[in-house]
Parts: sequence; C-alpha cells; structure tokens
Amino acid sequence: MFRTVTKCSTIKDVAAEADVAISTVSLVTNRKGYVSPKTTTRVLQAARKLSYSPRRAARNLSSGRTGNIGFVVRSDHFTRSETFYSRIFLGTEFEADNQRWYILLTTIPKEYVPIEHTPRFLRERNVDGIIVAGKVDPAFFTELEGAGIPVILIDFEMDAYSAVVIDNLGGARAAVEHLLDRGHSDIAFLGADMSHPSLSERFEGFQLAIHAAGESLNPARIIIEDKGEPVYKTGMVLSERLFSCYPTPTAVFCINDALAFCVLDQAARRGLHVPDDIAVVGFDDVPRAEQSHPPLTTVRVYKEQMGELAIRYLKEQMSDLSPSQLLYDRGSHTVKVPTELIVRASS
Amino acid sequence: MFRTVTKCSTIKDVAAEADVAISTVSLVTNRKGYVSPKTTTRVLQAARKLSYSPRRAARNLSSGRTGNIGFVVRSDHFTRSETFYSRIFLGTEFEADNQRWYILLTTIPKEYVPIEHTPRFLRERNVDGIIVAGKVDPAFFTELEGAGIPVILIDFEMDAYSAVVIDNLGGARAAVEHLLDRGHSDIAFLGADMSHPSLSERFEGFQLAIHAAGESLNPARIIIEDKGEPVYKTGMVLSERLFSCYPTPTAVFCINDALAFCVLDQAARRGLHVPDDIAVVGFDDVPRAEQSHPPLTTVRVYKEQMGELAIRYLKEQMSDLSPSQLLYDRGSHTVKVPTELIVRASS
DNA sequence: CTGAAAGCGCTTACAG
DNA sequence: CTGAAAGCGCTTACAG
Repeated sequence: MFRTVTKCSTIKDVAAEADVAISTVSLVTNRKGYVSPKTTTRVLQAARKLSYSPRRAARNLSSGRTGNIGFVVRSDHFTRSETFYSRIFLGTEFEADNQRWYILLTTIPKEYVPIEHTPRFLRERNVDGIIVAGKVDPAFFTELEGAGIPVILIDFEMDAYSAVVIDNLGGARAAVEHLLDRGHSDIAFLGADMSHPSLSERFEGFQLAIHAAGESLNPARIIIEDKGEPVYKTGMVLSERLFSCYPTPTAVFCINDALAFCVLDQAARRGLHVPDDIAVVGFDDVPRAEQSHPPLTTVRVYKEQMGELAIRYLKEQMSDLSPSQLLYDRGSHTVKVPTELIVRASS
Repeated sequence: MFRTVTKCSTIKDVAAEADVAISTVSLVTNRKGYVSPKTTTRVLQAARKLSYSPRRAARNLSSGRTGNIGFVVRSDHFTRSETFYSRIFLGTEFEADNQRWYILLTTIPKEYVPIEHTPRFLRERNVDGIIVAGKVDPAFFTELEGAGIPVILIDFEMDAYSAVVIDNLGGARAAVEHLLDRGHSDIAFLGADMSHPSLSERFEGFQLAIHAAGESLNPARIIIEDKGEPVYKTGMVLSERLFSCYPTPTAVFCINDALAFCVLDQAARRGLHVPDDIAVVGFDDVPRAEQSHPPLTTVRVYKEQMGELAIRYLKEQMSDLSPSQLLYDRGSHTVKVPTELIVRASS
C-alpha cells in the first residue's frame, strides 16, 4: 500500500498565494526590513494557509549561518545518575527553541584525542556557536581555538573563555554557616576530584566559613578522595572513612548531593540518627534530595537557568561578530549564578 | 584585537586544486558512481590539503535530505536518575556518527499538546527520520502520522510502528527462575506504572515463571503502585509495604533497579541481611547495581545496543523509500533485544 | 569515466 | 515599501 507524501510548500508558493515577490515573503518571515502591515498580513495568511515553514537547508545556505548550536559534554558526565548536566541541557534546549536554534548534543570521551574525537559538527562547520558543559580535556580547547566559533562554558572555566558558573564559594559558605549557626563546631568536609574548579571552590567556601567563625581547620576532618569523581562509588569509600573517625563529627558538609546520600545511607546502616547524631548537608539539590531519608539540606543550583543563560549569552557574543570576517578576541566574561540554601531535615 | 577567520574551502577550491570538475569531487566525496583510482587519489589529496569538508547546508539543499535524525524522549524520562534513556541516546549518537547523521534531541512533556509542543524539527521538516524513546503521549503520534517520516520506537510499542524492544518477558522469567532455583518459593513482586508495556511484560514473565514451577500466585505478595513511576519515591513507598508483610517474603523481584535499591536500603535500615533474610533481584542493570550494598542481581538490558539498532533500522527503512515521493505503509517490524541475567550478591 | 549545467529554496544587497 | 536577480555550495541527471 502506498501513500503520497504531500510536498511541502515553498516560499514561491506563498509568494504566489499572497501575490508578492518571494523577497517580501522572506522579509516577513524573518521580521526584517519594513513591510507594510497590509502586505504583512496577506503574507502571513498565505503562509498559514499553506502551512509554510522555511526550509532550514535553504535558509542556511543563503544566510551563511547554520542555526545549530553544539552542546559538548563528557559522556561520563552525561550518564551520571545525578541529573546535573541533563538539566543544564534542558535549559539550553528551552532557550534555544526560543531563538529557533537546534542543539547538537555531542558527548566526548574523558580523555580527548584531537583528530580522532573531533565532533563532526566542528569538521563540517555545522554550528554557529558552542556550549561546553562541565570539565573537559584541555586538548579539546586547542581544537576549538582555530575554529573561530563563539564558545560559552558552563560550570567550568578555562583561559579567557566566557562562562556561566555557579557561586560555589558563596553556596558552600552559606551551608557551613548554617551548620555553625546550629551550634556545630566539629564539622567534617567530604570531597572528591578537587582539581575541578567548581569543587575546589566549595572547599574554599567551607574553609572561609570555618575561619570566619574563629574556628580552625581540623585536618583529620578533611576527607578527600582526589582520584575519584564525586559519585556513588567514591561516596561509599568516603563515608566509610568518615564513620571510622573517632569521635564521629557532629556535622558533615559534602561537596555534592551524591556524596551526601552515601553518608545518609551509611549512617542509617550504623544505626546513627540524622541529624541528631550527625547533621548532613549536600550541594546541587538534585530531585532525590527532597525524598531521601531524611530529606537533605543542600545548596540549590539553578541548572536549567544556567543553560538558558548560556544560550542568551552565546547569542550576544554571536551578534557582536561582524559576520564571518573578524572576531573580537574573547574577553573573559563570566556570569556567576547565585545559589540558595535549602534547609531540610538532615541538619 | 582582531583575528581573521579562515574561510572554509569549497568544492570549487578542491576541483581547481585537483584540476577536475566539481561534479567529480562530489562523486568522490560521496563514494558514488565510478571515478578512476587515479582521479580519486588526486581529489582526495586536494581535499585533504585544503582540509575540505562539504558544507551541510549546501548538500542538504541539493540532495533534499537533511542529514538529521530527531530523537524524542519525555523530559521526565530524560532526567531520571536511572540513566536508561541517556544510554540509549549514546548508542544512537554513536551509530548516527557512523552514518554521518546528526541527532536532534528533543524532549517533550509527559502530557503532550499537539500544536503547542510540536518539535520544531517537525514543523521545519528538518529531519529525515525519527526515533522515539520510551513511552510518550499518544497525541504525539497523531501528529507524526501526517508527516510521512520514517519512525522507529525504542522500548515502546504503538500501532504499526517499527520498534526495538527489550525481551522483558524472557528477562523477568529468567530472574524469577533463578530465585526458584535457589530454593525460594515465597517470592514477592514489586512494580509500578503497569500501563507501560515493558513493565507489564515483566509482570507476565514473573507470573509465567511462578506457574511453570507449579506454584501459584499469592496476591498478598503482588505489591504494585500503579499511579507512580518506577522511581525512588515510589520505591520507598513500595518497600515499606513489602516489609510490612508478615512473614517477610524470602525473595523479591523488582520491576527495575531503582525499586530494588530502595528495597536494599530499607532492608539495611531494618537490620535485615540481603540475601540471607531476603533475596533481591532488579531489572535494567544500571551502573550503580554493581556498587550497591550488596551488589544487585539484575537483568541486564543492552541500552546502547538498542540505540544503535534503532539507527541501523531507521536507515534501512529510509532506503526502502523512493525518495520523498512514496512511502510503504509501515508494517510492524519489531526487533526484540535479548537480556542477560547478571547474578551478584543480592540473591 | 568525466564535465557542463540546471536546480535545490532561500537571503540579501541593490534598484526603483 | 516592494521586486528582480544574483548567489550560497552542493547534487544529480544528462551528455559525451
């Protein structure tokens, strides 16, 4: 059984229907130049009637733009169970849709080998801008260098690239101050992968808060696994270490929620009560934080918002360019997105 | 400070460099027709020298294809902490890259409102094929109907659409038979959202195994929360119910790993030992299954492979079409991907 | 086996 | 304010 595919209508059809030149249709659909209200209406009606939508490929070819934005994230980050990066992606997708852009999501390996792993959209010059989410191999940036494509980083900083980052320091500080306010003075720090700027900043915030309170750091309470990523596996190792401290600290600030959940888990298994025996605070505010036992006090990060910001920011950066001839050498324009302490039952 | 952007080389440049017609360059880059080895080499060298890559937009416009595949998934599925769908996506991305396609990932809301939520790639006809991962609102399919674009479903079945699905029944059956083999006869079933075909099939598999063993179903052991999705929150409710059974079943088959982790958690909190007091089996084999306490026996689903298959399958379906004129009415071609029981310490 | 030419459906100066 | 025309960079019959 066969079925005919209705041919899509083109700008020509609309022009004929509205009895104008195709250039006029183009002006109307792109909201460019000035077209009289009367003509505009006629064109719009014709377009609607024929359910016309400009063909991407044609538009791209003649305009020299692609209408695509590359979204690059490490594959191991992308499939992490904390849905941090997928939420950022969701934010970019939302805002990109407003801008009528397509997002080309591409994952790259943790260890990036230049030619071999080059995203195809770079080779084919199929993007107008690029968003890099999270920490990626520096080798990737060497490749990006030559491309002359606007780039915005999210939750990562590198050279003079513009970035949308988290106020990690402020967030961590607020979290620890909250614990101090509750009367805790023996507060442990649980961390991993401190080479990640976002994570080391959280450590800084921790230290600042402790010092600001006139307390001093107790090295025995700084529990860091530098080789591991801050995920479940590492969290289990770290919480073992935490609970083998004697005496057990009365509170612990975890570098992210994933680690905090492990602490909750281990505490329960040891028959310890949270927050009475030990108060626990995380960072990120992933959905599960609301539902853990007990619900987790944590620092909320506005992930979707970061994605949205990155797109808007990219747009700005792109319109600054005289199309495809010259590029401003990018200056470091960094937007820091505020966090919010969410107090729940774990502290 | 300004920097000149190197203009990309075009097919013309390559033709000039190799001293052939541009059509010859086209034939070579597309591995089409027959070009003498000698000329081929010359063209290839020229292309390499100028680091030429055909521009997407131009190719698309003249060929009438877009080179894009739409990947549709519900946003709540996409951000679930079990990285099920992101792994499927990774599989499609991998295989799409082989086919030199781009994947346009788009999330749609759980409750789909036709015009309002229509993915832009549908309106702009910016995809050659579509992959739908997971259960989505039927309203979405009504829209897809008219588009005349090849579609493959993953982990979902609907009307006569082709699909790549999991052997849920076989997997569940194997899991339960494994428990029976270990001498369990009082096996509970933990499930949610049974309107999802994949999940109800797992229930069927459970029943089949029980019956095949000559046992009969004990309704008190069928613990289902039909309103909830099979995620952490629901799992906590379900495991409460499980452990309020008296006597506690000696084993439990959970509809997915997310629920199984909740059982492990609750068991630990109640001082019960897994698997001695209760054996636990899951389904999916998410990464965390290897690292839970104890590691989880579960049914492995080859997620990346499903994504790859879907792309290959889509390619087949696309080449069956006489380009953009006629479509075979799609017959139901369903590929069932086998599962594998992974026995770990929880059973 | 290779080349000349039309054409894909738009955008964009440039006239008027 | 609107139209005629060139051109974006390819692919694809069609000649030869």
